Amino acid sequence: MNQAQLSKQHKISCESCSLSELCLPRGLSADELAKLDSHIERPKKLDPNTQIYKPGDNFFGFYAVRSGGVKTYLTKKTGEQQILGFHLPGEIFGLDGIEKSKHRCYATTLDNTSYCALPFDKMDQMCETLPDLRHQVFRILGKEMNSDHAHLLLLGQQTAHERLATFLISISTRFKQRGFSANNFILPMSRHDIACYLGIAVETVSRLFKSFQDNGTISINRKQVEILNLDALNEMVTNCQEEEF
Amino acid sequence: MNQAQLSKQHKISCESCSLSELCLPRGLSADELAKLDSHIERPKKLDPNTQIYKPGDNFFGFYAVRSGGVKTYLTKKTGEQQILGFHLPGEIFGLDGIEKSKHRCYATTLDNTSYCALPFDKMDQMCETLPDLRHQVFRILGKEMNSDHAHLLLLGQQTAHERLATFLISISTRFKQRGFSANNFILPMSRHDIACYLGIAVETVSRLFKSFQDNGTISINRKQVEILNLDALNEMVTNCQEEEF
DNA sequence: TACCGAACATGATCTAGATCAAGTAAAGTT
DNA sequence: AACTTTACTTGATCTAGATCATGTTCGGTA
Repeated sequence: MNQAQLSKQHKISCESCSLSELCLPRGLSADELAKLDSHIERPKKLDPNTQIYKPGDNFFGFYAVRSGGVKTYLTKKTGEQQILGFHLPGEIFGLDGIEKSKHRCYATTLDNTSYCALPFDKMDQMCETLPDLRHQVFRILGKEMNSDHAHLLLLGQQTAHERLATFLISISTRFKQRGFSANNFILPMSRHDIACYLGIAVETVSRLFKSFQDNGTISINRKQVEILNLDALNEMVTNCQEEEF
Repeated sequence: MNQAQLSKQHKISCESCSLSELCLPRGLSADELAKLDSHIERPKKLDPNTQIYKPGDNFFGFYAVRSGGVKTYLTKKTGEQQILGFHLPGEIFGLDGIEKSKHRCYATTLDNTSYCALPFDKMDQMCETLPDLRHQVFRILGKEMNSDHAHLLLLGQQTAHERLATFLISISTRFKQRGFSANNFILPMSRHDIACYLGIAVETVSRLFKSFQDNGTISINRKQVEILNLDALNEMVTNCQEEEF
């Protein structure tokens, strides 16, 4: 990190953060935002492949990705991992520890990653006096639950084709929300991670990317993806999922 | 329902409910319990296979199963369903609507079922003044999330054998918590529902039950299950799951 | 008590995707 | 620049579990 970036870092606040509309502060008043802000621990910078927590670690609270990306996952004793979620800038993770005050899964960076952190008890206290914040916390938990449900449908009922198409659309949509191109992006995770998220083998991921490229749906080179025919992807997915409400 | 049961129903309260230690009231003081109780709508009696809500319906709040059982599920356009959870007496469902104030999945009774209901806004108001209740709500949401995560590991990484063993242990454990036998119980759901929960075919469920019976692990006749060798089941599962913390 | 439809069981066959086995290319290391 | 390691690709083969086909049992109902 150079000097200019370091000095910038001192000014980081939720108020000035470009991600605030996607993140914890969403929909809060200036007053509520200030209170929230005062309790947030400012960005930690982490190298790729750094473990943030593991099962059994004490629960901390809310982590919000600022840059880079994080995966959360469970493992079988035999070592296979099931990735539960990829967390992009503006997204929250770390709530798997709420039930038992101990984490149940692993959280590891995908890339050079920075995040903001808010201890759970601070958030809990604020929930007493700030109804909007409380609703926001409920919404975040509810959103996580709904995305887990969609993931269950994917793992339980979708073919490998459908899974990969669903995955590409999800990543594309989320990049778009963050102001990046929806059609041209760099995947922040490895083929292995994609396979573990989708419950299929790495080789299958490779072959399916090739097949999507061969039929003109996407163009892909290593981690660089271009979506050439979004309609084709959507069709693979909408034929197998619930309508939106 | 006969007269004795009807008159009993009038006296139902969280305080007198045998499920209260598993349910919403868990760990609340007498005072908190009374406040909670005053907002709870008392048991509705429903026939088997009755839809409680469907995607797009307005979010209501907390439903607590009192007797019988409920399944929540998503469907593909082609009709296949992915069951997200089975909800036994004392368990909460209905929170899939928190994020958007609209339900995202279906909820349907498995059997003759009764449940208590608490509107979300009432609960939210009480969360302002009752910290223990607020924590309880967070814990319930966190528990649901963790159980979804375990289900993701099951669907993404476990073999059909492991899935069915995991399922039997989960049902057995939950019956035990409710004061019923852990080794001898009646499955409240059909083979089809088990298959949809585990992401496998009905025929596979049948064959696996037979194979578990043939090797002396269980004895099964239609919905009546007896667990003969819990260690054998546990071994199938613990070899593929994270240790507890 | 005979009939009907739904749920469940069981055998035969098939296939999507896993696994195994080489490659090849990129990215770091000396 | 040569060497290693790790990520990715591609082809050949195999198999767990799906699908298809048929039979059986049960619970409801008239």
